[in-house]
Amino acid sequence: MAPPPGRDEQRRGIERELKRGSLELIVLHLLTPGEAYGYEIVSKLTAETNGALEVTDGTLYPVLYRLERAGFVAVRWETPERGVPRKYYALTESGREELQRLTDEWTTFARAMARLLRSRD
Amino acid sequence: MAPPPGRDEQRRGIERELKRGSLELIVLHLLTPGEAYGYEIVSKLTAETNGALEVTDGTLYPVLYRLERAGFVAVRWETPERGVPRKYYALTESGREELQRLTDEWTTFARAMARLLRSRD
DNA sequence: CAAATTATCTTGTCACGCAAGATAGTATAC
DNA sequence: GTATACTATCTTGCGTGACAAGATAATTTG
Repeated sequence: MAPPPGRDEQRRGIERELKRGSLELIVLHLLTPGEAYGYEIVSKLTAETNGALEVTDGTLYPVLYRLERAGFVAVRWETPERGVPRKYYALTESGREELQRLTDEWTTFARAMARLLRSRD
Repeated sequence: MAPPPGRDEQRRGIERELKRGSLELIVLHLLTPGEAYGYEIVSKLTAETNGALEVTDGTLYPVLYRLERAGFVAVRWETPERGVPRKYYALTESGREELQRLTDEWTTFARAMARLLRSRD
């Protein structure tokens, strides 16, 4: 028997929607200190936000691919003598600009929301 | 000839994604002062946020329907002696609870984002 | 009467988060 | 030596939701 849907799934569904359009910004931001590989980003994000902005690899890899395709990140494979090969991502100049743009956009949106929710109308 | 895609559409696309999961919250909040009808909500929202959180009716009506279906709003038709009939929406008790829940959820998310973006890592 | 305005609803499209599964190498334990 | 767990990547398919576009209808204004 499958467990009933319940509150949790609905709640998770909302978080899911809230992340929409923010993930590219999040990933670009996480690359500002320097290059990183996918698996690393997943753990970094979970750790740094105490799980509030957690993502799975099934979510992250498509994001990274979009960013690469758009020229916002540059890719470098590294095959260590022992261990699984890693794909390192680094911000490009264009990526840095995009990061700025997305940050502004997000801030504008968040401010508008905050102002609205504060209002008694 | 159709105009090329261009920056504007991408940019609009991001706003679009950012609204995801926030619209129900927005609408519920706009109903706190009292009942309102769909068309009214559209203009109200555009006016109060200077277009930052603008929605079209094609977006709003499905949201209202979802809220009605979930029991978060109660519906009342009003047919004035002259003019098009209006469908008035009002918060239910359950809707008020949902509003609180969504507000908390949004705040948590926005705080996590703000904290992350502030960090230099 | 034509055009604009108020008001609602429906259909179809596209993007994206993510669960689930595939693949593969390394390390630990039994 | 084989099972189990961890590191690391990628792919497929599903469901959801914003919104453009179009339909409908009554009223107002030019």
